[in-house]
Amino acid sequence: MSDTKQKILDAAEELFAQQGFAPTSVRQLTAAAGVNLAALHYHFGSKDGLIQALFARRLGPLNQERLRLLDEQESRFGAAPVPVQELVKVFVGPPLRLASDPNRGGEVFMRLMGRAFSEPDQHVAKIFVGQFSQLARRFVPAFARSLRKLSEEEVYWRIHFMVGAMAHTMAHAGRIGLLTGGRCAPKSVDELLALLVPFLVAGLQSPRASIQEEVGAP
Amino acid sequence: MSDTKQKILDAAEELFAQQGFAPTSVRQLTAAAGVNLAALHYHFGSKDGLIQALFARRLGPLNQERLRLLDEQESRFGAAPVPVQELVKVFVGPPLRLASDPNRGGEVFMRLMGRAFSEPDQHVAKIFVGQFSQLARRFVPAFARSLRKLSEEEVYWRIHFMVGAMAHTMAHAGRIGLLTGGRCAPKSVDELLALLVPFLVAGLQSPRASIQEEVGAP
DNA sequence: CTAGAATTCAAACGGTCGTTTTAATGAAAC
DNA sequence: GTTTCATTAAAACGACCGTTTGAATTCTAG
Repeated sequence: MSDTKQKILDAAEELFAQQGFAPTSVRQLTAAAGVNLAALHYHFGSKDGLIQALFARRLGPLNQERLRLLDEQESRFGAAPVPVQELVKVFVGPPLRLASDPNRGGEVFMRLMGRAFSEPDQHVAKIFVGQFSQLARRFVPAFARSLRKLSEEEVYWRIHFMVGAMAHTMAHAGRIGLLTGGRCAPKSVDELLALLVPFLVAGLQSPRASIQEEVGAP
Repeated sequence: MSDTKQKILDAAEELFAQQGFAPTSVRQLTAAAGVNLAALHYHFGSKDGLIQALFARRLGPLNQERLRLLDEQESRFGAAPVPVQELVKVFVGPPLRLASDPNRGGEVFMRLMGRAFSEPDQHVAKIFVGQFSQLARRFVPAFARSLRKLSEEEVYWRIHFMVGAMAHTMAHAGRIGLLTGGRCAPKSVDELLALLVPFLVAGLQSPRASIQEEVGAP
């Protein structure tokens, strides 16, 4: 890949993560990359094309790694379902590990990816979601097998909750969230996983509830 | 409050929830509201002023309700810590219940609020976060009391994970997330809470983990 | 060394942005 | 009925947007 292309992608990662997609202009991008304005459209066709290429560069390898690790676990356990804890590790481990590997985007891309889960722009959302169809086809059945007591719908929703916790953690990695007032130091990736994985495993495996009382209303 | 002001706020809620803040222009807003372009700057000073007013209108009452419910629970249990399940209900119940009350923003504002947690724009993020400082001062100690086995840092992080799952659920309410391919029907608020609350309670109460093995790496 | 393709460059395109200005309108107070 | 003041209206401001153009430059093959 040409040097100019790389420089644009790197600058885009940084600026998109910092400011979001819409408010970041192609002029700001090319200036930060130190290349000519027209180079962006020459190499990527459009701003959307750049965003597409940006996600493809990182998400392809990332999701392939997740699928490879899932293969490993499934062949390790044969006919038996893979323990939930292993599935969670395989699912949330690779994206969080991005943070400590600058060659795969580092903390910057992790933050960007965390935010992308709740991206309002329709074009961007479609580009992003498009990278996850294979992943869903493998992980949803895997979780369903390992959470046999739950209905299909319950499995879906719990995966949904897991994705939310993961995305929020990725988006706000480094500085911990709104509620702590900065009294909480950021963690290494391994420490973070040691905190997140048990939370998710317990949530996924929790007993189903019945709607037995009013919730949250006076 | 003047009729024009209301109409602008309502239109803004709808369009911001649909498209995000940056891509929604004040012209589009005032056109949708059926008012003159200049009315927006007359009543709100600027686009940022509108966003500020928009959050204040809904988040003030919402967070007051949460604090009131927390008061109730704390006086109910006296010196004893409030059970985690009750705290979770008080924390995630009111925002999810917005969805079924059009007078308080309905599903539209809930979606907008869910997205606001990972808003990249610095101005908007500051406006949004500013609404939560009181809430944090009450809920963080309450959770810490009820999760006595955990260190302060662990409590922070688990609240962080909870907020993530909640925000993601709010942002994508109605249509369930990326991984299910639309095979999962949306739920009523009560059904949703019956799914989410046990997940969060189990996660919050999960035993702490030790970093005993490599996680997610080959 | 030269022909041709690939890339970079400066400049400009039409449009839309948030905001401001100035004038017209409406309702209430005297 | 006139004055006053809050609101609405239409038009324009300068700035910035994503994209395109066409020439200059660099690279590569023969």
